[in-house]
Amino acid sequence: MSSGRGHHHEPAGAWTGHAESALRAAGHRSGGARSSVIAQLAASDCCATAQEVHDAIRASGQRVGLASVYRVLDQLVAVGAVTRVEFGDGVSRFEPAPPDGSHHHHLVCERCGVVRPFESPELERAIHGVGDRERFRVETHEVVLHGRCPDCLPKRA
Amino acid sequence: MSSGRGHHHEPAGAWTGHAESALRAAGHRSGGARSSVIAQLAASDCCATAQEVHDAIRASGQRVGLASVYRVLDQLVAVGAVTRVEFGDGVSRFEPAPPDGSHHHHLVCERCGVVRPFESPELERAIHGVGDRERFRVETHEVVLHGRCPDCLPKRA
DNA sequence: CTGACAATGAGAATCATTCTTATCACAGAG
DNA sequence: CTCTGTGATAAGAATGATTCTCATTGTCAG
Repeated sequence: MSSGRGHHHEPAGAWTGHAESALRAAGHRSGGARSSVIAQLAASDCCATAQEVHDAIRASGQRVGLASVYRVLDQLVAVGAVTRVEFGDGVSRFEPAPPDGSHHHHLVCERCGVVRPFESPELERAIHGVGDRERFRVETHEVVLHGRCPDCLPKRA
Repeated sequence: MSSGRGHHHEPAGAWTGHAESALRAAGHRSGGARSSVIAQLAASDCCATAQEVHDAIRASGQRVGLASVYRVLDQLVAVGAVTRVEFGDGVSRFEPAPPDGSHHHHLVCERCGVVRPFESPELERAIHGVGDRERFRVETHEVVLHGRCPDCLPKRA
């Protein structure tokens, strides 16, 4: 599963470049910790915790401070190149945000812990409608569905 | 805003009784901390943090341990009498769950911090549809919209 | 009324995250 | 090319919410 080649329409390299130029545009300089974090995020196509990113970087032999991982992730979120996701377990997860502005939400299996992304134009439409009706300018939104994945459903027969 | 009388269809007392019998049915005994927490939750018609519940109880002169507040809140969530809400700021909030199963979600203003509940059958329908399509048995779901409330929108003219 | 066992409270322990601070590396001036 | 200012970095301390521990208290069944 680590091959990560192409069930997305854009190559992972595209996001890497996007992230780095976004940071540069925001006035940040480049550095070792930054490239490591960006490379690591690009490598995992699903969301990862700061701790996981840190561990993966250390595993690849690089020495990066945990605080630097958090700082870089915050900067990436601030420039919109990364999305912060929270599943309610007290840990933030991060995933690359496609430059085209598309986004998805997550299904979390309460039994096996698997996380699966999904998209739903209908859901997005409903959320947009709520914003209009409540006269709220909705800037971001989070939707997390908890339940049982197909593998963890008690199937009979 | 503390009068709290009746823009809901059911009296606060109804929920209090519901919560206590739900706990009893789950095999829990009653105690001082429990009644304090339930009473406090019933008093505030919007979501409150464990710390806020604790402070309010102490303010009323009762001596209740913070750990007990957390424990009782967990039990209430477990029996479905309370809903846990997370806005992504690292703090859990809790609010009474109506016995009739109805529920709402929240709009959070990023500027003034005000929280407003909303309901949207369309949104619920969309979520239900996602579960069907993904063959996921959705048991709970959380939706939080972040943005600007009407008061914090830059209005001109 | 009494025993068994859950509930409680105080503080310690844990865990993710943020802060502090000394050091480091790169960009531009000279 | 070398010097110097500024942002980046690493390590560990600090913070804050939540959970755990355990001695004690209170509840409820019999």
